[in-house]
Amino acid sequence: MEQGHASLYRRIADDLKAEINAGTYAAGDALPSESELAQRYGASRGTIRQAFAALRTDGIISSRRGARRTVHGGPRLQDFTALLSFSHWARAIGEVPSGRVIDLERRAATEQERGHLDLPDGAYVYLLTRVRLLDGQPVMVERTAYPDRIGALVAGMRPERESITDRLGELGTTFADAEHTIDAVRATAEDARLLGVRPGTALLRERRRSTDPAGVPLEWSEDRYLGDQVAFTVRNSVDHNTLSRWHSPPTAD
Amino acid sequence: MEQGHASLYRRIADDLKAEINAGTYAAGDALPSESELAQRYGASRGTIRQAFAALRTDGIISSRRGARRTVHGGPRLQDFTALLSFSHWARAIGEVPSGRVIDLERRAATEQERGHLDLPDGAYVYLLTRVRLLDGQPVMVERTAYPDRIGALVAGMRPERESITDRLGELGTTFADAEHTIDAVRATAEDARLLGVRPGTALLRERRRSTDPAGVPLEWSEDRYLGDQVAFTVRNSVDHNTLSRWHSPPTAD
DNA sequence: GAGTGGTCTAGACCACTTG
DNA sequence: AAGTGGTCTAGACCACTCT
Repeated sequence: MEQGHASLYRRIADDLKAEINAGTYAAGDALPSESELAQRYGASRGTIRQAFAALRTDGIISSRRGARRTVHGGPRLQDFTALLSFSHWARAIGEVPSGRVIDLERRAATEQERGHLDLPDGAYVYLLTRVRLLDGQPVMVERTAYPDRIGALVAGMRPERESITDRLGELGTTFADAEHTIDAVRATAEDARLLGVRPGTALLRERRRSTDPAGVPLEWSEDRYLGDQVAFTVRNSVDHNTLSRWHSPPTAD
Repeated sequence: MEQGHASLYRRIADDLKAEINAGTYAAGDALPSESELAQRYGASRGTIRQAFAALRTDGIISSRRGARRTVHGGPRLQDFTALLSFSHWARAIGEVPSGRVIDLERRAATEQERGHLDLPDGAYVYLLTRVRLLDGQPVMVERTAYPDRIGALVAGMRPERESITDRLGELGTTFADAEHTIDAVRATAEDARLLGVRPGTALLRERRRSTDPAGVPLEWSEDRYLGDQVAFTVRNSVDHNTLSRWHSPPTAD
């Protein structure tokens, strides 16, 4: 699921996720008790509880006092990077991602961009416009603004061939936090042309601001999805919430 | 924030939320350290960490090893009920909610409804159609299916005057979990008539399945929001996600 | 009544940030 | 170097579910 910074509770959580994904525990099934897992892993109860909390965070399980934890049905988990990176998401749902760069330019940031990226007057940004495809079909137009420092790195990449998020990670820039705003808009003439639909088609718009661990903005993006192709799902309970992006085939209800 | 089942960590968390909402700690500010709070409340460090975990769950703070926790900027927290109940949400954002019942009928459930509500063949459902308004302006059409047992209770209510969620709670039916799917659709002729817009307008569609603590479905709803009036926001990080519904005034960007 | 998860304590060591 | 959050242990009591 993840690679190994490997605290014990993370490894236990990943083991459980793997078993759930493999069908060892199906939707509605009861999971092992805390005490059983504590024994199996030679860990204390607190560590086991931490592992379960991680699964709860991903919206995979539910729990009530007195009864065993059970596996949730419905849409499967998607981790943080699947929400941030189109490439990760596509691979997670078993589709082949691709993309086409429409434009990449560097120019002075607008007031709005400076606001979202915490930039001073006169700062520059890189603007990347891409069409994203799943299995060869366009599903999304992405318009991303990067601060100068990040954009300079992005400009040296080949976005058709590699994930920008992954590449930035290799270069030491880590995405840690993101805020998404989701609403509906009609396709502009340009949107329509890029997506191959008629102007006025209902699009799902996601505006996203991503930051590093210290809260420094790394990107500000506006993505427009075909409304009949992509949806977001959220599972929430009295003390938890999870979001995942979802792809519904054209035949769905 | 909540009333008092009142475990210690919940009370601490609520105190912190209140201080944040009151402006004692503003966006970007550092929060008290674990040790300071442990002393102040006479609690152990673990309990303080539980309280902070609850704030993390609401997406209102961030934390990194070595540095103090800080308050997040951006959209303010909305608790679980604000996502479930239009009335709660409206009050949380300081607007006056109202509604108009378009239709309430009881009939045999469709196959789709039986699927979403885990009902057997031949089961009946109540179907409630409402238009929801903020400050007198229509912003949403809500079409909700209730299982017979719940619907019978709903049928005896006055939805114009009281929150169905609240009233069901008083009658002992607790909402504990919900799954939301969000996408974009065009307004049908009926949508358009009810919302006072032109057919084809882009609408934000939320489909919601809510369950009780044991996982028994309580409602299946399809809500359609005006795309330029309402948005959903999500904050997520490497190990956490939060969703909130958001209302953008017509003048917003 | 046995088992289970929810809450809480008191301690420990470590990785990291900050002055 | 001091302070802070991240991880982990070993115990305790309680509320609740299940059969």
